Amino acid sequence: MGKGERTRQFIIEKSAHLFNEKGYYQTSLSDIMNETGLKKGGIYRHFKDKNELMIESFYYAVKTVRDVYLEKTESASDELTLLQTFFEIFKNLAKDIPVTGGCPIFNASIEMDCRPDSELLPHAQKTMRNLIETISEIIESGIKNGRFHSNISAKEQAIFFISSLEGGLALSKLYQDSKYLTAVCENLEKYIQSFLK
Amino acid sequence: MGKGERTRQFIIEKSAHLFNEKGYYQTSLSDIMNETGLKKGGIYRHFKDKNELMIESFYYAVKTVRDVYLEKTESASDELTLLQTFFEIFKNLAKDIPVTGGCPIFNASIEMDCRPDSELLPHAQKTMRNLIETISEIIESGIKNGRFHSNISAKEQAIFFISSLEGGLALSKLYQDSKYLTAVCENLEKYIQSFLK
DNA sequence: TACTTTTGCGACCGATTGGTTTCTACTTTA
DNA sequence: TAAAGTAGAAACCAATCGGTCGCAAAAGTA
Repeated sequence: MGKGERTRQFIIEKSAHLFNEKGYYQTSLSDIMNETGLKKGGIYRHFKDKNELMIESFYYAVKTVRDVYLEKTESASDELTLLQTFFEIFKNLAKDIPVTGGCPIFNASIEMDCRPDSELLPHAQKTMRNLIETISEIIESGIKNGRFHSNISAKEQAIFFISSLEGGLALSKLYQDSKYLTAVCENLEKYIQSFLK
Repeated sequence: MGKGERTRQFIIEKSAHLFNEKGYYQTSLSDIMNETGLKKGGIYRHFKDKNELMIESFYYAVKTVRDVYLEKTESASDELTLLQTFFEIFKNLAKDIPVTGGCPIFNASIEMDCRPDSELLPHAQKTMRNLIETISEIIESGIKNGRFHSNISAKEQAIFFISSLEGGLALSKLYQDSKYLTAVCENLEKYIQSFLK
């Protein structure tokens, strides 16, 4: 990896945190200059515009969280543990692990949903759709394997889980207190027991 | 109400919608000028700065939603109906009723939680705390009246409800499709049946 | 080492931001 | 009806926004 590619990656990593904390449009080029130590010209050499940097940073932040999930679940096999690990990821996000500022998908989504012309919006929509699908497939698999009751709607339950977790995370961010998300997680853990046969 | 007070109120109503749709800091003075048809000087006669307009608009939007809730619940008495009416309020918010752009408290909260110096933040925090308290008291009342099981934690359940609803509303906004919030609401309606003795 | 390519700096650009001021015109009330 | 108070239009301000460009230094290559 040459120097150019290295600094490019460096800029992405630094600004991913800024974007996830402050928002994509709230974060100015001078914020990124401060964080990276580079000047405007040095940044714009590697990205044609702010949109490109936003999109790359978004996917970097998402990948960062996803990698933690994949690592934690590579040993797990049953669907109950997979769901519990998913809850754990959110509890970590409330503590700014592995990225600061909460869930990158949700943050991008709520910022972009009132900017219909934003280039980032379709990426946020697609990534959230993938997330819902992933959780949905876990539940589906639990049903097929005969571990979960067959009368539950996988997709709707996935939406319910993600909504609760994202909402709880948002409350915890608002009050800088993880207890809100903790309350949600404890509830969901009890709730998924009712899935079991 | 003199003319001055009337135009002041007019500005608040118009910008409340803008703020709730686009965000408080994303909405510029020129947006408000376009919406009201007034020029900058005409607006700043009534408000000392944008902060004052933001705060007044926030409370106006909150009141607008709360008034609908109060109206719908003045006949209701039992706690189950109160909670169901609360869910209904959110389903309306997904259809931009009575304000466009979703839940004013949540919108202000997520925008301000990364702006620790914002004058609006404490107001959003206080109002969200009130909302949690209101729902909590309904559940508490249900327990005291012997309608709900006594082993449920009112405060935690209130947090769980609000998190799910806000999260579901956010998803519905992201995809411009009310089905996400609908899925959450249907789930919660089933869920609260388990409260009943 | 000598040459080419890549990289980063920093001055500069036009547009837009929130906010102020001035001056005229309209209401309201005595 | 005249004076007092209220309201609006528009010019203006400094600061900041995203973005450009030429140049010198650094890195890569032979």
